[in-house]
Amino acid sequence: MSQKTARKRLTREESQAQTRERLIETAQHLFVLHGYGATSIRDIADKAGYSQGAFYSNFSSKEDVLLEFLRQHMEAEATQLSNVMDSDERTPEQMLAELEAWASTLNHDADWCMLSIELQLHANRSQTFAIEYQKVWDEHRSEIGSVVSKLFAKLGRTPPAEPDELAAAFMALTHGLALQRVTTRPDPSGRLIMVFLHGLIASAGFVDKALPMDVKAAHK
Amino acid sequence: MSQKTARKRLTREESQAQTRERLIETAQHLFVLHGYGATSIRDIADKAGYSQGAFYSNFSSKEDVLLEFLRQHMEAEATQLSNVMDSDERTPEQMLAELEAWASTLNHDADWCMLSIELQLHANRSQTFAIEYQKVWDEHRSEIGSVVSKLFAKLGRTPPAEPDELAAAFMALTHGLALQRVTTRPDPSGRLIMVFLHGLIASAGFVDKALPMDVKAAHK
Amino acid sequence: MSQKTARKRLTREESQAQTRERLIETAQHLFVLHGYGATSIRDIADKAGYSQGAFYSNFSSKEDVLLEFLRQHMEAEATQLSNVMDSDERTPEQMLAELEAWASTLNHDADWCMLSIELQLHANRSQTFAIEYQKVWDEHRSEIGSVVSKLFAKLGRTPPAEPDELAAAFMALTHGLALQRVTTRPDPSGRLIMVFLHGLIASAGFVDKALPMDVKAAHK
Amino acid sequence: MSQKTARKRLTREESQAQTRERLIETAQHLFVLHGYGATSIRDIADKAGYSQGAFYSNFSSKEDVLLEFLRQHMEAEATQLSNVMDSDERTPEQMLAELEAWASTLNHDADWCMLSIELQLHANRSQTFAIEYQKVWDEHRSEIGSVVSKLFAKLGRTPPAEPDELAAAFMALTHGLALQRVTTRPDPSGRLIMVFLHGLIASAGFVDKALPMDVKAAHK
DNA sequence: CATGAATGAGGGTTCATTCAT
DNA sequence: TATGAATGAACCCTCATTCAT
Repeated sequence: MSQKTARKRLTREESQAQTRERLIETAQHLFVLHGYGATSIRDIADKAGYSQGAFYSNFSSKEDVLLEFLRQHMEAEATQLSNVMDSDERTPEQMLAELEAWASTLNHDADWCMLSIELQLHANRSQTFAIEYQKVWDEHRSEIGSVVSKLFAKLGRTPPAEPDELAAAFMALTHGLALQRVTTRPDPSGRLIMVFLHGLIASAGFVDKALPMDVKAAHK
Repeated sequence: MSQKTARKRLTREESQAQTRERLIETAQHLFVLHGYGATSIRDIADKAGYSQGAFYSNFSSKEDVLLEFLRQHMEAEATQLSNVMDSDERTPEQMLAELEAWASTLNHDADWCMLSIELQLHANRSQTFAIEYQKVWDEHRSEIGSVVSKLFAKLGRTPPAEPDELAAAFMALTHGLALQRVTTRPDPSGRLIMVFLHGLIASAGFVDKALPMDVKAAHK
Repeated sequence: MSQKTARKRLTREESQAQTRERLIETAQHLFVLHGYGATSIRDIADKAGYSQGAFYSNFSSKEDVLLEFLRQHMEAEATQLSNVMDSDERTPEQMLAELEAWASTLNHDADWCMLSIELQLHANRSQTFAIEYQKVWDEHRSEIGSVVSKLFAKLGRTPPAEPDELAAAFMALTHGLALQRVTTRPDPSGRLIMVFLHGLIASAGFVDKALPMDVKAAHK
Repeated sequence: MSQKTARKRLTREESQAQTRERLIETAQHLFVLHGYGATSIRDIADKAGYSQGAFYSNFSSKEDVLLEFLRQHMEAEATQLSNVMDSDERTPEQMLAELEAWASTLNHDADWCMLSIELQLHANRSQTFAIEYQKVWDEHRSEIGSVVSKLFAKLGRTPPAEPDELAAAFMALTHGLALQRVTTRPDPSGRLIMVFLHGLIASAGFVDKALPMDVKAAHK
C-alpha cells in the first residue's frame, strides 16, 4: 500500500487495469454479438487472451462485467449528452439541429442499443442487477428529460407529458427501432425519431409568459 | 389413455394434436415467465406433463416451438386488429378511441411484449429463424400500417412519414416502453402512445392550423 | 406405466437399475479409497463407464449417492445383526461367541468403517444430510443396543450404562480403531472390543430376580 | 509495519515468525470449523490478514500447515498429559479422579477431536503425511500407554491387554464418540469413557473378586 | 407416437499454485 | 519477504439432443 518504487507499482497496476479493460471490451463485444445469455465467461476470457481465472480475479461474476459495462456506458452517454445539455444560449433551431444530429448517431449505434435492451431484459430477471441498473437508468432518463424540458421551454410551449416520461419514450422508441433493424431495409430510426419529436412540438400548447419559469423551476 | 377401440386413429390424431397444443401453451407460458434462453425443454415437457421425447416428436428443436408460437402470435394479433381495421364506416374520433383502447390493452400485455422482444433478439442471431420471423413481422407491420393510413385519410391529412414506418415506430415504442416497466412506477405506456399519436396528427396536413412557422422551418 | 411387452419393459428398467447399481458401487469404492470430498462425480462416472449426465439421471447430487449408499449400508447391517438379535434361546456363552465373531468381522471391514466415518463427518457439515443420517444412525444404534441389553439380561447383570449408549460406544470404538489402522501393525480391533466388553460385564452388578423382566419390558 | 530502524533484522525475523504463527492459528481455526478439505488457502490467508503469497512464503503447501499444526497439537497434548504422567506419588484413586477430569475435558474439545479425525483420514490417503503423522501418533500413544500402565501397577492388577493398545483404544473411543456428537443429545463421552475404564479395572487382576466363573470361561 | 436414460459438450465457479513485481 | 494477478485444471451441474425400447 506504500511505494517501493513508484514506477514498478504503477506498472503492475497498469497491467491489471489493462487486463480488466480488455476483458470488459471483449465482453461488450461478445454480449452485443451473441447476447448476454449466449456469451460464456470462457468465451470472454479466451477471446481476450486470458484464462477464466483471470476473469474471476477482476470480476466476481458474469453479471459483474455487465454492471461494469453499464457504468462505462453511463459515463459515455453523459458526456455525449452534455453537448446538447449545455445549450442555454442556443436558439430552439440550434437545439433541434443538435438533437437531429444526435438521433442520427443512433443509427450507427444499434449494437449499443441491442446491448441496452439486453441490460433491461436482464434487469427484469435479476433482482440484484435490477437495483444497480435502475440507478443508472433513472439518472440517464432525467438527463434526457432535462434536454426535452429545455427545448420546450425555449419554444415557449408546454410539453404534452412529463419531460422525463417523454425522454423515456424517446429512448423506448430508439431501442425498439434498433431491434427492428434488418439488413434488407435502410434504417429509418433517426428520421422517425425526429418526426415524432416534431409531432410532439406541433401538438404542444403555447404557454403564457409565466410558465417558462415554472417549467424551469420544476426541472430544477 | 383410455380407448383402444375402432375410433383409435382419430383419437390418436386428436391426442397428438392435444399434446402439441399443450406443449406450445406451456412453452409460451415459460418463455414469457423466464425468457427463451432460460427455459429448458425439460422444463416445458415436465410442466406440460410429457416426456422430453414427446417434445421431440412434435418439434424438431427449441427454435421450432418458438416459430410455432410466433405463428399463433401472428394469428392472435391479426384477429385483435381486425376490429380496428374494419373501420370504414367509423368517424376518425371513433377510430382514435379504439386505438386508445387498443393501446391501453398493451399495458396489460407487457409479458407478451417481452417475448416479442426476445423473438426479435433471437431473429438477430439466428438466420433460419430470422427468415420466418421477417415474414410474420412484415405482415403485421403492414396491417397496422393500413390502420394508420386509414386514420390519416379519414382526417384528411397527410401522414408525416410512410404509414408502414409509422406503424413500425409505434410498435417499437410499445416494445421499448414494455421493456422499461418496473414495479416501482406506474406504467405510462398507453398514455404516451396516444400522446405521440396526437402529436403526429397535429403535425400532419393542415399546417396553418397546428404547425408554427419556426418549427416548420427547422423541419427542412 | 402399463405393459407393452413385459420383457422389454423389464429390460429397460433392469438396465437402469444396473446403471444405478454400478454407479453406487463405484462411488462406494472411490469414497472409501479417496474420501468423499476427494471423489468427484467425474471420477465416479468415468470409472463406472458412464457419462456425468448418467450420474445426474440417477442421483440429484453427490450427497444423494452418499444417502443411497447409507440406505444400503443400513439394510446390510440390519441383516447381519439379525443373527445375533434372534438369540432368545441361546446361552450367554453362545451370544458372546457370536459377538466375538461379529467383532472379528469388523477387522475385514475397515473400509466400511472409514466410509462410515466420512458419513458422520459429512453429517456434521451438511444439514440436509444430517437429518437423513440421524434416522439411520439412531435405528442402527438401538438395534445394537438391544443386543447389548439382551446379553446383560441373560447374564443376570445390570448394564453399567444405558444399552443404547453402550452400543454407541462400541461403534465409536470400532470406528476409532479402524481409523488408527496402519499397515505396519496388525489390527487388534476385534480383540480389543472383546476386552472392553468383558470389562463391562465384569464391572456390572448382579440384578435381583425381578429385574430381568423390567429390562426386557423397558426394551420393548 | 512500523519500524525500519537498525533493529530491522530482528524485527523482520519476529514479524515473519508472527506471520507464520498467525497463519497456523487461522488455519487451525478454519480446519476445525469447516474441515481440511473445505478450507482454502485463500480463506486462511484472507482471514489471517495476509496474501496468498505470504502463505507460500511460510509453507510449501496446504499439507505443510497441517503438519505444522500436528506438531503443535502434539506439544499441547504432551503438556496436558504430563500432569497425569507425573503421578508417582499419587494414590490410584487420585489418578482415576484425574483421568476422569481429563476425560470430561474431552467433552469440551470435540472440535479438536474432529480435526484429529481429519488428520487420521488424511494420513490414510497421503503417504508423505502418513509418515510424519505416525511419528507423532506413536509418541502420543505410548505416553497415554504409560499412564495406563502406571495406573494398573498402582492397583496391583494386570492390564487385560498391552497398555499401548489400551491407550489407543481409549483414544479411538474418544474420537469415535466425538464423531457421534449431535446437538440433539447431551454428549455422554466423558462418562462412557470412565465406565469403560472401570470395566477394564474390574476385569483385571484379582479374578476371585470381580470376575464370575462363567464369564471367565467364555473369555478363553 | 411417446418414453426417459444416457450422452457429450458446455455452463459458471473455485482453487492450489506460480511468478513478476 | 510479501504481494496478488494470473494460471490451468478441476469442480458440480445443466442442457439440447439421441435412441433403444
